[in-house]
Amino acid sequence: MQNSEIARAFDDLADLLEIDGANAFRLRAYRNASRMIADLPESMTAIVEDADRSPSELPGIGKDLAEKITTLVETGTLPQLDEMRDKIPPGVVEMLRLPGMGPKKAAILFHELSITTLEDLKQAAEQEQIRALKGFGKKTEESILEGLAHAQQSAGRVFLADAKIQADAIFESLSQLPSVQQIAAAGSLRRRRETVGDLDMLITADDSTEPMDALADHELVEKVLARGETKQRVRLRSGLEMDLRVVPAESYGAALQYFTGSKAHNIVVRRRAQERGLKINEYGVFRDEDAVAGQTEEEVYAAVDLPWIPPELREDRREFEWAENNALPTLIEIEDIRGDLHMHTTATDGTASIADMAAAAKKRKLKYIAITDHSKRVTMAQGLDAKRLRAHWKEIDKVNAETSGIEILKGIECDILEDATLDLPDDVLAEADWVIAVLHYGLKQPQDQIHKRLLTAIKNPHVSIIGHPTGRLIGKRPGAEMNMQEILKAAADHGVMMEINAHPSRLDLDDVAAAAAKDLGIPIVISTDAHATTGFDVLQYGIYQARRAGLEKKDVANTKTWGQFKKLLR
DNA sequence: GCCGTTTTCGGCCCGACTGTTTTCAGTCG
Repeated sequence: MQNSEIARAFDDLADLLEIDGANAFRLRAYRNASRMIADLPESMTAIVEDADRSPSELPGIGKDLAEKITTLVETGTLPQLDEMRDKIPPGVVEMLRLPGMGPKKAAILFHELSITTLEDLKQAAEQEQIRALKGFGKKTEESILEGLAHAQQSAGRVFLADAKIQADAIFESLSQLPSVQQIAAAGSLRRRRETVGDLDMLITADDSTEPMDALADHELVEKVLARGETKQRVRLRSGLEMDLRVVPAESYGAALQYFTGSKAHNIVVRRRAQERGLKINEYGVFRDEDAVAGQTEEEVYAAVDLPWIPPELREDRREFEWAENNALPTLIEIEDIRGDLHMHTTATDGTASIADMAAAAKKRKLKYIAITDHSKRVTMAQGLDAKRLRAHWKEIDKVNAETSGIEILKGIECDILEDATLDLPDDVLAEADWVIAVLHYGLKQPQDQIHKRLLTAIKNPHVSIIGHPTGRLIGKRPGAEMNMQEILKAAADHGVMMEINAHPSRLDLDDVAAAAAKDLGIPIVISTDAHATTGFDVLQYGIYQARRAGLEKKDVANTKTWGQFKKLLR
């Protein structure tokens, strides 16, 4: 069983228990466990199956949760979860997604009006049955109907890239207002998570009227959902929601730290404050009534005896351990990148020639690129067979000879076929400077077969790297089922590199897997997979993901010159 | 439900805004 499935079971159980009125701290225990398991680089199933180990060795897993995990892994189901599902229909859980609808209200609607589906809910609201309930009223009823009307179109989390474009546009407008002193985007956008659920914008100003009015009138804003003295919530035309917070300048650092999150990270920071007799909120760090810090984030962290922690690391994973030991990584920057080793041309499904891609790369100060068109299995892209590939390579050599200032390498993105063979023969692969092996098809095969395929590629002496290792498309399809730790160990043993594919819908390896790869000393390559001259733009997103993984310049092989890089190849 | 240099019970982060109340519960981040 995949870690994500175990995490999901605990999250679902927490939702159900919450509607059932369970103790809030019990829910937190389930949700903490869920998050910890989702972030775990090794397979929980492997831990359960190892006689010398137990899930209870992990933080936040006690006797009870360890038993539940074992049951889940061994039987595939969790009796407590099934019982709760029988007790509370799925439609009641769905109601939690409506804005303003939480577990308490959902439970009342279920128990008092026997509402079990969103359709029931709509009818009850239309028939004005809801306003009669205690704690509900006319406005609640109207907001339920509005929420239902919006439920279909609101997309949930969006790609970081899409969120950033909108946040940048609003940032640009608000930053020009006379009353705005400082402005920053916070939240998961600032932490560079691969998807963003909503936007957080922080402003320091003496008065919130002007920025709030300006936001309400912004062309991207559809509706103001709430507005108070310091906080305004709006819905953008895209469906994304955004919070604007306005605080005084002396609170800027505390507010930025607070609104950047993550929630789990902040809980640890505030607990550290408590231990030191301090209280941290968005206005500052306080000893009794006296503010002792708050103007900068550095001050806030210093108050709890920590150095400033880069936002990308603030997930309550390993950042506190690093910070305490003065061992925070110096995270990689986009300027560190010297080469791009994954891209396509008109030979397959790209839109630009070899020369055009090289020129575009040179413009971006890259010193070397590898042209890695598809192999023949990818028929949709008119993938290359041995003959066409050799002709393509000849062309690459020719363009390389005619081009100065950038090295153009002969590469191939070679499919790992469903039967665990490679799409091109060894003698062809042997002629390449750079071979990316990838899974494109048969991603739903059982784990055993996926492992067999990946190990075939890893053991092949001509394969340089595994490209987009899981094959996931964020929000669209899960990756192939695999024990990542096992695959990474094999890659480390055979000197095979691992890719972070920078495309915003892939970002594969993800942050957790990339951190695990680093721990094993595997050289990581951040690649754009560009299919056009503009395709290099996505590099930034690969860098963000690498930073979230705690990667430094030295961990990423394509920060080196090609001469140095070659020495890392087996 | 987890955890412990306050260790097997009693804690567990903190505040803004809304709607429904008439002092606060619920929701949200």
